[in-house]
Amino acid sequence: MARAATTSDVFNAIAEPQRRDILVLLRGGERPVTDVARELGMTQPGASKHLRVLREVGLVHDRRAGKQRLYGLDAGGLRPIHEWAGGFERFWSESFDRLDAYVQNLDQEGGTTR
Amino acid sequence: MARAATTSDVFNAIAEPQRRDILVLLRGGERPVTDVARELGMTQPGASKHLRVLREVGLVHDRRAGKQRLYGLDAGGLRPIHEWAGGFERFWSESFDRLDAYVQNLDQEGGTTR
DNA sequence: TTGACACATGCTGATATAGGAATATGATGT
DNA sequence: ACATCATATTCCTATATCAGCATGTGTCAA
Repeated sequence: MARAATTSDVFNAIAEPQRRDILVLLRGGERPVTDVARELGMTQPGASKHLRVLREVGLVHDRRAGKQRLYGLDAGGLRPIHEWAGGFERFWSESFDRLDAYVQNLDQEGGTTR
Repeated sequence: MARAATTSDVFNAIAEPQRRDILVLLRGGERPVTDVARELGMTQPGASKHLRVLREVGLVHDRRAGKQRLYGLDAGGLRPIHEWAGGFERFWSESFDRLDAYVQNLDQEGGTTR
């Protein structure tokens, strides 16, 4: 098997830099596809495809507005990522270096360190 | 071009579920490759390969211990991800629904609301 | 209906990836 | 030097991308 499907997996969806750029852009509000493409320097089909992936994992939603189709942010899908990474916070927040990590390991495994 | 290289890109490195599992496992302290493989139900070469990717993006470090090679967490590399996702926090923390997002968009683009 | 505009989809090619099996490398003890 | 255990690497295959280009679909206006 190759890599996991980009659709149906938020982690994979945001692995692509251009898709992250799109999400950041959409923080400024809804945009039609053409705007996304122009502002990020990608082709229209390119923007469409990335937006499709983002929609399929629930990170954006679309809404018709006349000839255009406005894409907007559904940031809730990023919450699991924030929380997952946050689960490692205590491992970096106390200026952990390798020795500290080692000591903490002993504390946790061995037990009797005070 | 296909997808960006998994190495040299933390976002891609953690796009693989098994690699995320490895990181979570390593929160419990350093482990030799065999332990990682056994505890996560993967083959030894498989574990080695994933650990290599994680090492190349700086998420884990390795240390020789006799015959074994202990891998430990370098969680600092996850910080950019936490912060990037955190940049969207205000878009989900206030129970945003699409209407709210739409109104906010008007506020920001149009200007004269109120 | 026809044209114009906005967007989506289909196709192709180049590349990257993950997994499996076999094998190479490395360190240890005898 | 040799056998053994622990890890790393290589080769191979099937698959999943991503980008570019051409074309299809949908909407609006005249």
